[in-house]
Amino acid sequence: MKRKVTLKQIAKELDVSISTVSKSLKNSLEISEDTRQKIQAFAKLYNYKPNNIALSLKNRKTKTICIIIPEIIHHFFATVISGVENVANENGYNVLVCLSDESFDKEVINMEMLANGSIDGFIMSLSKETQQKKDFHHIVEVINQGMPVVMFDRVTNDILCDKVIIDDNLAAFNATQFLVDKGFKKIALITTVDYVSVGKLRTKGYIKALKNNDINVDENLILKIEDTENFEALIEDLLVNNDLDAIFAVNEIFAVTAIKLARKLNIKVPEELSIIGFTDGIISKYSTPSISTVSQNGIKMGGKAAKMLIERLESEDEEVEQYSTEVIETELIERESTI
Amino acid sequence: MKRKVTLKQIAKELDVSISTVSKSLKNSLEISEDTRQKIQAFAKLYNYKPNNIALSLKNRKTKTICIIIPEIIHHFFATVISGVENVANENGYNVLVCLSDESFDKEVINMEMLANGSIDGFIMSLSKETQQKKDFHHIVEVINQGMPVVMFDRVTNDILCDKVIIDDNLAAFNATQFLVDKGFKKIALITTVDYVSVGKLRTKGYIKALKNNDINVDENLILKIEDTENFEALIEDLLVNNDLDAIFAVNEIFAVTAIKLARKLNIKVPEELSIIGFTDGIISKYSTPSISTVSQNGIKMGGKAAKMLIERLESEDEEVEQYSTEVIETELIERESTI
DNA sequence: ATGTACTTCGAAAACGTTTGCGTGTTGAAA
DNA sequence: TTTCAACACGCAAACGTTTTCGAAGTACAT
Repeated sequence: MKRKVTLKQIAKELDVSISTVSKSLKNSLEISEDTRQKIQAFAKLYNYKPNNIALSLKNRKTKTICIIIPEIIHHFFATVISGVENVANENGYNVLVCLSDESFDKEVINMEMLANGSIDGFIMSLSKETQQKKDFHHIVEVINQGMPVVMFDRVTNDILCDKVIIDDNLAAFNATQFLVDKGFKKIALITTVDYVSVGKLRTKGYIKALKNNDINVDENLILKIEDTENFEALIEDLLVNNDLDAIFAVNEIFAVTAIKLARKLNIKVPEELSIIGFTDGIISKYSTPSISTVSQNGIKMGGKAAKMLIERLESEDEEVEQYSTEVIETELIERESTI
Repeated sequence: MKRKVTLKQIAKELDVSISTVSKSLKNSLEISEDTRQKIQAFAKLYNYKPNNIALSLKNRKTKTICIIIPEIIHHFFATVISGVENVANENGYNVLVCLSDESFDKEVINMEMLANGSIDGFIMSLSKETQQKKDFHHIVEVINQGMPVVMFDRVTNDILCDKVIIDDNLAAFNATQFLVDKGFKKIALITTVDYVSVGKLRTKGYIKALKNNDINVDENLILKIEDTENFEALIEDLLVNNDLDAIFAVNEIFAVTAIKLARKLNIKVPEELSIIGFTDGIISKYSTPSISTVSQNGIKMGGKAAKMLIERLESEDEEVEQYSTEVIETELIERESTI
């Protein structure tokens, strides 16, 4: 087990100075052809690789970006990571993954731990708790220190930075309109509590679509679910107590659960009940019937976020430019759960 | 936007030496109560945090571990990351995630890029291509440099290092035995090609169980699937051409696809056909019928791997100890896809 | 012999820490 | 008055790089 070889060791071995070794390895013309070759050969022999930490210290940049997400188990976030990883790697960056577990404290701790030179910038999606508390001081601080932050999906207007989102409102509007166009009147919404930014926006889109078509918005058909609740019972009640035509669910789990319960209650999907979900995950694809859904392209989102971050990192004319918000287009994927 | 404050700046501002500042912040008794307080107050005011990169350089350790996985989209790997993250964080480590995309080259590049002091150790699961080529030089090199490596799930006997696995053979044996106990004779196996280590082991377990019960092993009932193939057609053929009692599939996708095709062919699951999958993922849970499966506890695996790595990192008496292989127990979860 | 110009290399600073050791200043004991 | 701890602090090296600048050495022309 041989320790990694350093410039100093090579210099000593070959009886030259450290600077000569460094320059030789960078093919500097300052050094004679002869010594250059000799040093390069020696370096290759001993498999010299510059120490990244030393470089980071010297250059004051680490070529590492951190992505903070609420949970990695969610397929959507996994695809985002994948997208980030792709373009980060293409540009010579590494990706540090941090999980907030939907906890405000973990989010804060993670950011504070890393804002000390460990990384060059953040890509993040807010935890539920953070969205609820509306406390963003940790993010502001990081930005004030000159470290760029790109937010995606779960963002907030209270922070000025680059963002990449989908138009949740429009996507929900379109999904609902799609159901209306099928002739459905009694369309239920299964959504999250309002403090989850995307849930709120999707609810707005749903309502707007109904109003647009002169359909009465029945509060009984809107089910807002807290994560902690036993939502199966709630959905079952919704199905039992209303003779629904269709359901729009703001995520996969709600959609697939609705299907399961419909089957249990002997309601045929899609013949008697159409269902549209959100997020084109693995559940929607493999469910029976497979679920029509609004596809959020996580890979694209992650890729875009990484691109924005890296561009900001590598633009010399610092912060001259304004922040921008990119909107990734969504798509309605028709499968078997809608007529 | 104020740059991060350094020891040097504090020293200058307060007209003391850098070492005095450093010692004060560490509450060294060498420094008088007075100056200590003054410096600490000043440091807190300016929100001083030691630069991690400088510390890494000095201490020759980064408190960062890297996990290399073939794909993050697979639910199982996502859970492993989650497990790694948990115990890493508890111990003050950060987690760098690298994706090999099942490619040998990407695996090599990732390892070489990071083996230069950027991280303290690796946790990894081999890419398919690496398993096929049986070329592990990159891993050997890293280990020879004194950097610990822990392999999980897709491991190889060709490398000496800590490992954490499940007993794929036994788990498959048990799953098959479970089906035999139900009185089934015609039990098909849907598996991967043999170079995927876990696929091969699971196949062995299946065969052993059949032989143990004096059931003829019919090669026609063993479907080995290459990833690139259009496996739907193959599974459909399997269902059409054989009057099966049960199927054991080595992953979720194969299992759920079998269910889908059975429904299409009007074969009732589980009444006419029982199906057992592998990996307790989200698909198995939300499929209709939900899928009985062999659960691999990814969180536990990841946690164990991280624990082993960190323990090795922090044991002073370097490499005195032997390498060990931990086996995580599996569990057969009965759901609706089996009678 | 002197001056000029070019080639080839090394010293040193810098990035931000930590820490062993040396040094100067006190106050008290001898 | 001298001596000696104890105290409080600074110097400098070290981690591994890169890069500027200056210093030798050589070659050539004057």
